[in-house]
Amino acid sequence: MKILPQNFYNHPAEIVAKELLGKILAVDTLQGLVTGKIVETEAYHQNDPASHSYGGKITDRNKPMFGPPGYSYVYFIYGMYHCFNVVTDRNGYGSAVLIRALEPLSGIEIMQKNRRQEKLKNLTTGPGKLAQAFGIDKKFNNLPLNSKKFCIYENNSRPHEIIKTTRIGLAKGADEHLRFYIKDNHFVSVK
DNA sequence: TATTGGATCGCC
DNA sequence: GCGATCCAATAG
Repeated sequence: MKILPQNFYNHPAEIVAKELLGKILAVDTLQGLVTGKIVETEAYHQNDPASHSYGGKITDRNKPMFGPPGYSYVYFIYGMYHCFNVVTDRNGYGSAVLIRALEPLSGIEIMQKNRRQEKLKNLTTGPGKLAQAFGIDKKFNNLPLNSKKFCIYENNSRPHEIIKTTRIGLAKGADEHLRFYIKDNHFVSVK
């Protein structure tokens, strides 16, 4: 399988969010390799009140969003969870795609251990859960997604139907249709 | 320096 | 439906 090149990410978040569905996220954790298919994403950009990069204001936290595409942006939320994003669009423009749900492929025992959960459907069906299952924390922030230890692979599996709808869990900008998921996939967080 | 609320999850 | 739990942003 081929690692996605940097120019894959060098497009508006909305495009990349859609293109990322079906691709394979791989993380080499201390316990071994963990992989999963991306089944749900959300796009965030600079003119979006719900985005950390809103208004183009750069802070210590959101800095990676304004960097080159194809890098990770991991942040801590609600005192207990991490969320994993992929930086998109040109260098200097603050945008990213939040990975909201995955379908576990390999390293499932590692995910179960990290999550302290047996049930397959409880491992990666939400942004906080998948970060925990894959062992993604602040150490994974602002890294290029181009090494076998931490990357996203191309995937030539069967085509899937894509649903486009409103985003989840936001105070502002909730009405924008910037969420994408694979139709009928069992691992989508909210149908 | 103090306050406040959040791109969540799991249990009640 | 609500509490856990803490960091980042904002105000002062």
